[in-house]
Amino acid sequence: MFDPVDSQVSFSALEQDVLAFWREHETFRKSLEARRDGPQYVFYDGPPFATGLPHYGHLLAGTIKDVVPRYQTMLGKYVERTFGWDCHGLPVENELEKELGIGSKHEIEEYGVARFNEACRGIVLRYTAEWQEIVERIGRWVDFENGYRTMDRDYMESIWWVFRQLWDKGLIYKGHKILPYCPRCATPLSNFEANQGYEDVEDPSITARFRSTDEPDLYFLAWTTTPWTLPSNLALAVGPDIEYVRVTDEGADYILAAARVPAYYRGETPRITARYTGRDLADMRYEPLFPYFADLADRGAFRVVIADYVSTEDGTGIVHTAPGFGEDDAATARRAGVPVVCPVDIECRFTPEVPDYAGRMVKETDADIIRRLKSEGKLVHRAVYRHSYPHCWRCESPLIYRAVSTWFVRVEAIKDRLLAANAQTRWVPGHLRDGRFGNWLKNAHDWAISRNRYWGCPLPVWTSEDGEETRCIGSVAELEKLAGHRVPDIHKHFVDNIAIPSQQGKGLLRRVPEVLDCWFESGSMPYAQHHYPFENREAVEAHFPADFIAEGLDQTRGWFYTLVVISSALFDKPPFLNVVVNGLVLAEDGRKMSKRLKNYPDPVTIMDTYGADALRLCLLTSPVVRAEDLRFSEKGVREVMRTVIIPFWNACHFLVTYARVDGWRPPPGPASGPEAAANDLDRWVLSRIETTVADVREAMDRYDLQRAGLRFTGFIEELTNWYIRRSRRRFWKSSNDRDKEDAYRTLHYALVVFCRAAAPFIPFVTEAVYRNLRTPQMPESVHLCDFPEPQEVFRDPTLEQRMSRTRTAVSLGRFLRSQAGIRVRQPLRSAVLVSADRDARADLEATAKVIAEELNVRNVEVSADEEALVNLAAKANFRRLGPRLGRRVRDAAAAIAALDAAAIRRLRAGETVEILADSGQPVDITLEDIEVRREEKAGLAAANEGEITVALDLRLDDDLRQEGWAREIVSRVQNLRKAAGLEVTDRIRLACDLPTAPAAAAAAHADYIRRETLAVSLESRALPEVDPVEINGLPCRFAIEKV
RNA sequence: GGGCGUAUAGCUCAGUUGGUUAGAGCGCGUCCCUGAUAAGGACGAGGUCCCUGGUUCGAGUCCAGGUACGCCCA
Repeated sequence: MFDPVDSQVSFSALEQDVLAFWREHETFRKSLEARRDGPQYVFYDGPPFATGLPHYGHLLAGTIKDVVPRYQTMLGKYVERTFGWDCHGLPVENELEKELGIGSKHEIEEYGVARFNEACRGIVLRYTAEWQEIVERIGRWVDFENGYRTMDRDYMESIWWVFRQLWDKGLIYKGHKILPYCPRCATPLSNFEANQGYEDVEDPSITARFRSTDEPDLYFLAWTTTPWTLPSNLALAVGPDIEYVRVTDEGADYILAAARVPAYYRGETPRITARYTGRDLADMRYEPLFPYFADLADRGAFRVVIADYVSTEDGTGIVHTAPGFGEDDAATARRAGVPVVCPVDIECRFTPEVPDYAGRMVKETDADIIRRLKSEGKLVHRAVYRHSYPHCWRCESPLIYRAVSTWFVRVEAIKDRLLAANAQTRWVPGHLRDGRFGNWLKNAHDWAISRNRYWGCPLPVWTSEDGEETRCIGSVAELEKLAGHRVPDIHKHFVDNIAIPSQQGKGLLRRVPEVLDCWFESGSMPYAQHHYPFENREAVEAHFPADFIAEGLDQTRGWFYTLVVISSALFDKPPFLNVVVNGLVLAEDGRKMSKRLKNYPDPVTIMDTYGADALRLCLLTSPVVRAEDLRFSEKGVREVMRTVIIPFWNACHFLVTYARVDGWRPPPGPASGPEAAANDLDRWVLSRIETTVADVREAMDRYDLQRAGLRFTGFIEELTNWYIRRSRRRFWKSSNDRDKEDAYRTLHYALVVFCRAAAPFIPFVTEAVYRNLRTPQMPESVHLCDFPEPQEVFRDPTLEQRMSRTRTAVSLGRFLRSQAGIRVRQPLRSAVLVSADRDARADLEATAKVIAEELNVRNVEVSADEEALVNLAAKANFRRLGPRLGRRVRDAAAAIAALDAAAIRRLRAGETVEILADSGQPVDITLEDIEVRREEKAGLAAANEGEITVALDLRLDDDLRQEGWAREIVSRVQNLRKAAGLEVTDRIRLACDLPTAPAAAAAAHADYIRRETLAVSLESRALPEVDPVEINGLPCRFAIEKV
């Protein structure tokens, strides 16, 4: 016997019960065990930083990472799911610095690198408990116990191995690049990090004059928004084809771009004494603004050089060039043979090379430099310039572009291999593969992988003091051997003091100071999570690449990219075969979710109100699962609960309620559905569930989660609003005949199949329902079941069409009732269902009884004579005539529209009709060349949709009216029963106090009223104490009493 | 500045190989139904399918150019 089901259910409480069941019965572990011998389906989990709490983006990705493995598991695959933690990197260091109240590398080193790193280790996993809780709450099955952590020695050793592989392949080099550099974090950032932090800021904008060495009163005007780079100025760049002018002004001559004159001489007309192109100016020399590097004039500095990026959009058209502080500047200098200086230290303080400002933060010297230029007469203009400038994405310091010594992976050299690997990957949505991601690969630059920081995996490179001998270590064992002692941990503070004897007699090799970019660490995850190749060698090789990964669109430049780089470089393989990319979850107002603005509801509150199932399905059925943005709203979750979860639950409630009344239980063994069901409704809903299953499978196999998820809504609508509503009486009838048994078996089967098909999406409610409906022979959890195979034996497209026609007819009839203002409880004499189509007529005849009941008419007649009810008109079938007639189709369409009913009749009889198209040219057409349009004739209660027309006889007689009264009475009494809280099986004594007309009807239909209301007696007596209810405008009184 | 995407009803979104009356849900209004249902149904109002041009007999759909927004890159 099924357990009783409460129709008033708290889904949140239900989900907690399911979670407890899973915990107690170790259902996740069992689901893995059961598939141990199946083919392995490999999933990689991208590690999150645990420095913050999970938000909707994590919940979304987590749901996708759950639904696919659950589905694959149910297909019989063995799907390991291990959680990973990204432990290293600046976010952690920043967090700790904030806590310690320190803010520079200097202070960290004072604090002690060992202490600092150990403190990082101590805080990095502080939120894991909260993560685990919320990940479990949303129903995600993932192994936390064996989860990998990028700070574990085994993980880090694999990273060393990966690095060593790249090293051996010649893909690692040390170079200098101009990089965005955070002065506070004292580390270069990748370009994609820099781009995360563009903000509008105001900078000083100054124009300085550079005196020509050839003519004492001739100056070049150059503009900059970074005055602190002026001491490092070594060249002035001009555009080769830009027009420059010489302006004579108060005893001095200035050179600037012609196009910029109006900006500097607003409202004036300065005296122009010469014109040049940029080429004319090349190689002219000028005096340094500052003395510090004056000696470099002998080595090519302080010249005008040509650069094609110079524009005249702002400034003077002459670009101040400091080769140590700009990528363009560096390239121009290299081409022109200008040297490079970079007189700032790792914290962006001036070095003693610039004695006047040595030790000061470069940005903070702007004002002093401006003041000095002014006092020396070198400043011609100053203003404030508002522009977009990159900031550190963590600490928000304005970045500085400067030359930094950095280790690189030669990505450009292996670009073709990246593209080849990517071509073997399925992306969802598909356009990402060759679009955004493919383009990113095509434009890939060498990847800067080192960071001048502390809490990270150290670069395994040791060098001699002169830098000529370098040695890359690929394993802990190798290091231990060279060091001569055990190395229990390979973090920076453990390995920095290990010196390795030189093989070239250069004394001791010391480790380079840098640590690896944490993206390098997460990109090594396929190998490092299994400590490859030191352990699990065969397993990793046999199960590489992953079948599936899923992350957000932001990972295009992050994890997706680093995975592809490393796996292409190492194995010439793609790291994953299928990737589902989710978009951004925005707040309802379309802005980013912001804790500060509180513009979104807390996820846990949402789950406690509507259930995790509703949240999951809401996310999964939105376009956010194919990389589009989602404006998340609570309404969406509520709607999923209302349209899917609740009706599904109620369907179960319905079955259980009546099964308990009847003592029905499913036959032992797997749920199988009735054999050769006789009732169309049963066969129809069986066909629909199988069609649904087939559609869901097909969509899931394409990783189209949205389409798969949307299929459930439609099925639930059909199940509840047609199958169950139409079948209600079949369960209600008290005798246990064959039809009733079939109904039970059908509904039971449909619900069980639905549970299995929807389990990956809504794992809680399907589990709860399944657990109640299962037979002892079925697995104890729906998640231990196989995903349903569509049972072809149940599929019946003909029947599906018949039911669709039936529902059309019913809907038309109801429309007619509502037009006439006659409620459905009032029986009508007859309905006429008309179609010229023989199959349609056959279908309608077959379901005439259903239609009669739905429309509450005593008699249904099916007829072929459309023209009694509608006027026929013809319209061209463009799909057919277009290709055949080309431009003549317009005339033909007009001729077809003019066809009369007689011509349409002839076409329908199979004849060919000649029409005149294109200035009288005859064209033969047949029935297939037209679409028949129907318009209801005026004055008839008729309605048409497509090939089906319905007419109602709206005339009432006393007999019909009396039955109408009887139905109203039953309805009111049922309401009373419900209001009195009676069980569906309780018997009552019924008393009525009615005006004449309803009283007569009650007498005439007493049996019917008693039967419907389970009344053992029906008496008519005065009920003055009862409040009357109004029926058709008359006051009626009822009293019921439970027997 | 470049790349990729998005643009369809008040809102959230469907819309097949191009076929001539563009759909659903929510919300709104009117009516109805209800002994599974925190429900359900019918009808109605609500559309410049972002704009302009092109291809075509025919464009929401294909092409080109543009606009707006988002993400990424420079």
